[in-house]
Amino acid sequence: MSAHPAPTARTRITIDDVAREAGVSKATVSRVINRRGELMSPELAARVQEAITRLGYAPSPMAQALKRGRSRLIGLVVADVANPFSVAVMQGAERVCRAAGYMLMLYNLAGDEGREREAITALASYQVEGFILHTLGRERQVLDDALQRNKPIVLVDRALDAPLDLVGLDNAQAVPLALDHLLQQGWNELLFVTEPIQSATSREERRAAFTAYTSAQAAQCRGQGVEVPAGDDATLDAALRALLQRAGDDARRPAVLAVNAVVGLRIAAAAKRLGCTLGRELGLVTFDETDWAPLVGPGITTLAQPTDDIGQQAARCLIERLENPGQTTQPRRFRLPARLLARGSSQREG
Amino acid sequence: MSAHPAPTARTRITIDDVAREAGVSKATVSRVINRRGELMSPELAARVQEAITRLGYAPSPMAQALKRGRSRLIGLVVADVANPFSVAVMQGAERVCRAAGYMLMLYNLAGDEGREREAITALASYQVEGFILHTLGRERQVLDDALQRNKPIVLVDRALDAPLDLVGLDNAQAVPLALDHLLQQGWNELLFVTEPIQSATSREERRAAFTAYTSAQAAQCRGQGVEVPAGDDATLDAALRALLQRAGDDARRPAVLAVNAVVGLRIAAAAKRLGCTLGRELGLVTFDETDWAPLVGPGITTLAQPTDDIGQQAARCLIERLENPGQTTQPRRFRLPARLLARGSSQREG
DNA sequence: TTGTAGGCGTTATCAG
DNA sequence: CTGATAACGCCTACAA
Repeated sequence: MSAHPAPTARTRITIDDVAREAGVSKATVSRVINRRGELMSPELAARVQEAITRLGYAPSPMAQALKRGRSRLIGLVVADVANPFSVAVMQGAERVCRAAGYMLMLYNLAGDEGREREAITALASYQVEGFILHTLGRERQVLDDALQRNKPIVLVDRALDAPLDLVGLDNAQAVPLALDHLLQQGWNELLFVTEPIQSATSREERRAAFTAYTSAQAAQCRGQGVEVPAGDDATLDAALRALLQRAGDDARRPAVLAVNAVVGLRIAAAAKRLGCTLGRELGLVTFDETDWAPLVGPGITTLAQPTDDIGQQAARCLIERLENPGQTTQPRRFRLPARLLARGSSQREG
Repeated sequence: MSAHPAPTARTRITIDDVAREAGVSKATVSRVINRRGELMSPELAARVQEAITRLGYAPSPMAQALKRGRSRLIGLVVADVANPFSVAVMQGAERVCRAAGYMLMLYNLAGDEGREREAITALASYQVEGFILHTLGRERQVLDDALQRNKPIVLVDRALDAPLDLVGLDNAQAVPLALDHLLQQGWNELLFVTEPIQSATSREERRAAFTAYTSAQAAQCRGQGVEVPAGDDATLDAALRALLQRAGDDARRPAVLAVNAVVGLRIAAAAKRLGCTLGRELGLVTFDETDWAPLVGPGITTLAQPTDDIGQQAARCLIERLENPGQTTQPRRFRLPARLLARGSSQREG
């Protein structure tokens, strides 16, 4: 209709506006912004700078991205934001990214691992420069695709056979930490409860460490493992009953190591259903510290993960790769230590 | 150096590649993508379509955004992702946005309301088309700025004097629901505990509703309110002791209504510290349903917010404005009802 | 029905 | 040291 931009919606102020205001060329303005005042007359730089602030100009990341092929965007794929661990990691990662001038683009799988590929494609189409993946990562094809496009990937908490950077918990340290404590407190009929392992390596690692420990210490304890699908409380209750039975038969003391906070909470609920008291008839240690752990039953003993550090480390690791492209360093693996917070659920009681 | 794009990092496939592959012009490809097969020979459309899939082409949102001035991005500012309510809302909103072809850009304030302005500016610079704000929103100036730039805003859970769309809980319905229940169970010395109200209208509304109710029912109960800053357990303990005291003096039964899950958990912790049992010496109802509510103490009675609905509604509301620009409809306010989940913490016991 | 050309806001190359 | 000018990938009048 009208030849000029609609005067109603005041159009965005561009580099041209600044150039005009300062009486210089766009190129000069661009230089002031990027190589701050390098190789140019100070007075001109000052004039431009003033025009910028006067107009309140900010360059358009979109246009910049288009031009340089770099978006300063990082894609974060999360298995489930309802998982407190995911959220905690997210926080650490976001802080680091922002400090380095990157924005985080979040994609939540909401537990539906099938949408993983969709997530990566969507994020990639938005030109994210790299990925932080806290998810299964079974879609090898998509990963290869991302890598071919030269987009670095950092895996959080879940390894993969692919040669990728990884940051997660030191499960080989964490599991003995928990089991030593349980044995010390007199619990000697042990059960490891996890959601279906599938290809989640952290679950896998934890189970492996559990098995290794219990067979090495066979003189002092017995150990079994069970996989309990989400929502399947019948299986869970049955496993717990069997555990109590085994212990009762041989005058042993039964305890559970839960693979994460979600499972830990389910164990607490099951114990309540079965009418057995935590810390008395049943010992419990779970991975992941939470706000509510001290208040459920007699307090739940947890293996606290350094979630914030994990998130930060992941972000740092990725950003380092982004800023040094071409450097094909070997994939790095960061394993951070857990801390044990002993509470009532694992303390021997009168 | 070289005249052609570096062959090493395989460059992104563009609309030109597709055009060449299909032997047509860019314009035709663009048409196929946008007005799907409208006003064009089916065979050509098919040929283009095939080229698109063969090459695995996807248009660059960046370039599209630059051209159309629309980014298909929505900015979500969250007060604190550690708050389960925020996360739950986020989930609902994200689903709706994605279904409508929008991406969510997340900015977490991590409890630092001072960074609100920074959040909005950063998001705005990325050309988000609108905002969902779950935060205090005291930065009037920034809001006005956003509105002037024609960027719609939807407020979640916290009203404002500005004429903005809003979706949140129906506090006037929720509070009596909780208090009726408490009275019915025989609790009649009531205390409303909140974090500092500041300008958070949901806290304000809840307190107002509490006050209105207790003065209307003065014959059957007494009510007071207290603000407890985060981390200040001394104040909390003192308030609780005073409550127990008041009740003891007049042979009344003391109960607390907590403004949200975080405060609720703190009350449970304080009760434990003070050695008084929930549901017996002290009644408790808190806003926000959580996974752990059934397992803390005798189970915590909660006012469950329809978080997912709230998130969805917010997203829908915003998207509707985005797709009907110019339509200066009056600001709308959606108030969704709470449900009461009665548990041990509020049941009269022997 | 299809193609041509101009421009969205930046940056980078190359003259001056 | 500074200023034109050509892309970046896409959309959309306008022309054919």
